[in-house]
Amino acid sequence: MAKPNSPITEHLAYLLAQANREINRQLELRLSKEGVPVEQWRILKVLSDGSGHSMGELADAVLLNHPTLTKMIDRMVSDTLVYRVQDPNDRRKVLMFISDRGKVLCRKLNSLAVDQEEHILESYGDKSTSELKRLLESLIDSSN
Amino acid sequence: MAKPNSPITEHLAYLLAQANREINRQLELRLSKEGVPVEQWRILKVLSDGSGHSMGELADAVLLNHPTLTKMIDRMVSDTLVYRVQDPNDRRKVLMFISDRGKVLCRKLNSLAVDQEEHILESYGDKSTSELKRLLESLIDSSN
DNA sequence: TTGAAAATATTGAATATTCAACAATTGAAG
DNA sequence: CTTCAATTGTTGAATATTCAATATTTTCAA
Repeated sequence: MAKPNSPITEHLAYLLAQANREINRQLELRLSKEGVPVEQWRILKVLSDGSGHSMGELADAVLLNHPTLTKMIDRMVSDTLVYRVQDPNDRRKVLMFISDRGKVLCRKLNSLAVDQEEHILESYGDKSTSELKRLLESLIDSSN
Repeated sequence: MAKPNSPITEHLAYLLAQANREINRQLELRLSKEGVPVEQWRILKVLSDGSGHSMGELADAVLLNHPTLTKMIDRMVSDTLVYRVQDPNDRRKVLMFISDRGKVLCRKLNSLAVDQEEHILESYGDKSTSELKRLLESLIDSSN
């Protein structure tokens, strides 16, 4: 297994990249109905628990590095989807909150995303989907 | 399953993105020993079958869109890792070939990549790895 | 055969991301 | 306390990516 000359399509890294690209493309397509990039949906979804999240926390959660997140948040603040509050307990930190407008948008996006998951369930199957999720979670765990 | 309010960490799209990010980060780290980005390794690996590949073919195979590939190939031509030949049968096309220097580099990169796959096998397990690969392949198939 | 449509690759401008440096605040050792 | 290192977030310049437009060649129908 994993011989030096095996085709690239047998490498786990490649299969993950390919699957991710495809699924992400599909999701992108759905969310474009609301003109929102996937990363902004992730941000809204994380913030929709209502509590304040620091930029660092958020960057980890939504898989973006800090400067990219800062600039994306700038745009979302302009669009009044989220807002910044300085953390009173640690003034280095900024706490991000979702706005009412953000909540409304998030609900619409959720249903578009659920559409996609259902579409995957149909074509890929219930069993395979949950098994794949399980394996991915365990891979992520084992990589820390 | 896939309720509107389920946390983002339960979405397949998110799990794929997270796993891909992590595995890719690890691979990137290895390949940086030779100062080569993951995409260039993919290109070299595809071309290392020795036959000529058109830009379109290559773009699909290495998961890049056309303009990005063109510019990356420009760099690799400057580094004399690959070279362009106009396709004699269809002069719209350009056929890409790997150079001798490219082959030498590709061998080094392959062994770095195999290192990583072995590392994954150790920490994640033989069984899980092959099962995950199988499921990913089937997901990709079902998405076409 | 000709002319319009499709396929292929590249370019340049607009956009986005990243890297390194910075500013502000906190933590902690002396 | 004071000072120095660590943490947190942002900024600006450098880099990379993407979108739309372009050029070239081929295909194919009239």
